[in-house]
Amino acid sequence: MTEVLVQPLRKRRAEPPEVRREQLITATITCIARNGMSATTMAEVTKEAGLSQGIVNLHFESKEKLLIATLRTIADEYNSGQQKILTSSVHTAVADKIQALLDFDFSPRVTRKDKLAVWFAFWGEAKSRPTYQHICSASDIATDAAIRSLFQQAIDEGGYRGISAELLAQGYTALIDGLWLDLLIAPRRFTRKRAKQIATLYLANALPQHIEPPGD
Amino acid sequence: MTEVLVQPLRKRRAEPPEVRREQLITATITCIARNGMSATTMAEVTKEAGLSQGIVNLHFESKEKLLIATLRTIADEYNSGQQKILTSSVHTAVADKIQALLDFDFSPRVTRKDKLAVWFAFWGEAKSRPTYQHICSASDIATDAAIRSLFQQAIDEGGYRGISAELLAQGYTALIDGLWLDLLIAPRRFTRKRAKQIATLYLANALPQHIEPPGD
Amino acid sequence: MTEVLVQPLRKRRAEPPEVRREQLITATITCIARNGMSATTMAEVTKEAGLSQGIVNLHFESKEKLLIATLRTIADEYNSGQQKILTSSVHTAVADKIQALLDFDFSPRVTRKDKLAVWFAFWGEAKSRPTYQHICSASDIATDAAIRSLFQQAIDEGGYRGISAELLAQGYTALIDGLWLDLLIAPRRFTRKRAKQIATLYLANALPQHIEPPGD
Amino acid sequence: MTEVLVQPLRKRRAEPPEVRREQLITATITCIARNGMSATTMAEVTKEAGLSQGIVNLHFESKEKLLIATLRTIADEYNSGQQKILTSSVHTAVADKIQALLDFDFSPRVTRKDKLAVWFAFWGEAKSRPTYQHICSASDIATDAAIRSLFQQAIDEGGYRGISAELLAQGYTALIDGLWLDLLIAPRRFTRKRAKQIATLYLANALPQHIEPPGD
DNA sequence: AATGAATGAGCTTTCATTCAT
DNA sequence: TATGAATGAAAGCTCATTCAT
Repeated sequence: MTEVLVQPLRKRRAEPPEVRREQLITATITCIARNGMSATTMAEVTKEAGLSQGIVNLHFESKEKLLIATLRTIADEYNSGQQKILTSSVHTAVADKIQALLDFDFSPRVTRKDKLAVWFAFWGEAKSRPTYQHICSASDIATDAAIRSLFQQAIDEGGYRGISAELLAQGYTALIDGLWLDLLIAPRRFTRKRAKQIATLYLANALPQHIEPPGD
Repeated sequence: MTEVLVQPLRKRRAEPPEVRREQLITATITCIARNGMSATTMAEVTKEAGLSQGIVNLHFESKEKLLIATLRTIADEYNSGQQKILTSSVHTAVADKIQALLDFDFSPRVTRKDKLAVWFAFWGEAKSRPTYQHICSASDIATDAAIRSLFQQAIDEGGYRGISAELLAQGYTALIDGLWLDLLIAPRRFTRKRAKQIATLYLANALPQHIEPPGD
Repeated sequence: MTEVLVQPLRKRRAEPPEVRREQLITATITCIARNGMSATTMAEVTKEAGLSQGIVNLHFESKEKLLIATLRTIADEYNSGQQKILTSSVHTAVADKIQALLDFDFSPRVTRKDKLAVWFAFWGEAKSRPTYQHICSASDIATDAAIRSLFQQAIDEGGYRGISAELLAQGYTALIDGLWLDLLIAPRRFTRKRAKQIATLYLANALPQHIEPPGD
Repeated sequence: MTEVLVQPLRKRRAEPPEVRREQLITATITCIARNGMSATTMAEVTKEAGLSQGIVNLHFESKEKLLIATLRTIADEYNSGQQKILTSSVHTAVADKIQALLDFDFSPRVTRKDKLAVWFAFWGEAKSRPTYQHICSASDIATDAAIRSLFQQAIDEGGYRGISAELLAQGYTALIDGLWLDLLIAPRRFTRKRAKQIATLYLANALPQHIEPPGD
């Protein structure tokens, strides 16, 4: 009798580590957005990525490190997007830059539900996780510094009195975060357009020569 | 049949259910603030409360229901505090009420680290937990309605032009949430006083006859 | 997120799922026989199988499903054993088949203490567990149909008067179950041989041309 | 201020221990029949009895002892019912006694679903619980002895040849148990009437002068 | 590099039992 | 006697992590 042993075929395609890491981070974002932080398991993430269970520990050592990498990715993405605007040679005028900043903060890319959900998922854990807090904080500081300097330029240009660039920047950042929260929590009552109107109004009040009040 | 082989021997003291429920909710707030949502276990909570493991299921049926009761408690506390101000007979003038609202939103009671941490912990999970989202949303709607009506009175009184009470209210709420986030994430760079200044400035810009710009 | 602080270190050996399932079902039978249904825990079963706690949920999803698989295994084993006799080409004569059936029903393999204990354990729970009842019932129906048809052939051949194959089959099945119970409950007073004598006598009375009364 | 302390009224009616014990045993039978052995909890039983949680330990010391008392109650009830027939002065003829025995074994009182369910629940656990096994066994021995003596009288009276009272009695007992099982497991396919026919036929075959074959 | 069966600590939940009232 | 809030051991189940393949 001839024994024909059929080996179970396993697909094994070696990909550069960076591709795998990205794939897993993307899957993590999807899972956190869909199921929340506490229901995001390694099994879910790897299934979402179409990969095997063990792969996370191969590329990230632990779940914790995958989460940190995910947060860092999101934060970096936001900060670099913002930095690009501020250093852009397209928008040279201060007013243009501020407007571009507003556009960016309410662009579909930044206000995508899953991205916002991930931000708040991490903020929710930040109090008790020094590493998360540190990353969030670093991102905040970078954002704040960049914006403050831009606003300072506007204040100098416009000769606005009694306005502190620092206060304005902190207020703007807080307002953005709060509006994102509303977009996430109450998508029915709250639209991106409405959120942008509110933020625009905030800046128009403070820097009337640079930003016009929202249309309708 | 569950085999219970050893007779437990310990202290005992019956308390009215309401006392126990409160005790457990308080412990839950402490644990979420200290350890985060995902590290908040029944063992932690009951240990914090100085009670036995089984007590949560006795008084709340499940962990999920304890968490929901906790969220509801926090939300109710905030909303009723706010309501008290708006219907208060102490502050009769609109301007006084707005000022009282500001005071309330940045009072130590409301901005206690643990309370804020709990808010954000739940917001972080809200996207994927309909019940959390519903409670948060209901609280938001109540807050929004109350504030909008107050701002409308101010607008009518002051004869302010081109201001929408709805936009102002939504902006105020968002700003408050964002400032709370900063108080939570970056307590070093951010103080309660500074947060209040920013919020005051926001309202002073819109309702100059009712609210004065912050002092320093 | 579940906090797993300690790295587990142990032996490992992957087996095809079928092997593991069989292994676990065997261990379940042993445990139910030894400790009874209500003292059969996952820890006991996995320890008996020499495997880890988590393995049952990996291969059966839940304890309930393991128990159902166990019942089904036992039932299938009995039914297929019986079927083999009835369709066997070795015993062609009806009388031979009936005798083979008797031999089978009191064979060491079928009347093994642990198998009987498992039958009765499930019967004891069947009233309140629709799934158990369904499996037991389906097995019963199959058994009954097979035996009835065999007895009908005997009745036709022997020209026995006033005997209903249906009644005879139901009686035989009931008698077998009752004798098994006695073998289980009172092994001291009751032997396999004695049980078989009683069953043989029952059939010899009804089908004298096919079955001879027991020896002594 | 006058403090009026309303004491919560608690109904406390001291009943003779025997009444309480009976109440609890009845509730236990109901629960086992409804939910099965492994889902029968003290909470269920006491709720069914309309009493407080702690009462079982007051009257029975432990759950185990309540279960044993329940089994003993059921067994005693059966045995004493049977004894009453055998020693009855109403049925003096042996044939009458045997008929009365058959009537009793398939009376609604004995074949009540809940009673049968309890029997099988205990039989299911008997293998691993010496106490259960002992009670079941003792009941069996009593039954067997009583029946054997009755059958012996019939054999002597009828001058039946080649029949052992012992074998007949053991067979009868086993058949009864098996028929009860069918009544429990397959109430759709199996009726009390049908079961009684089968048992009657069994005895009619062995003791034709005493028992007539079943009607239809 | 990649897989996924296997592990076992830790989770939520259940429930027999205790005991202050 | 009787109550029922409280206890805590043990249950079933989850899931991050390991490692033979």
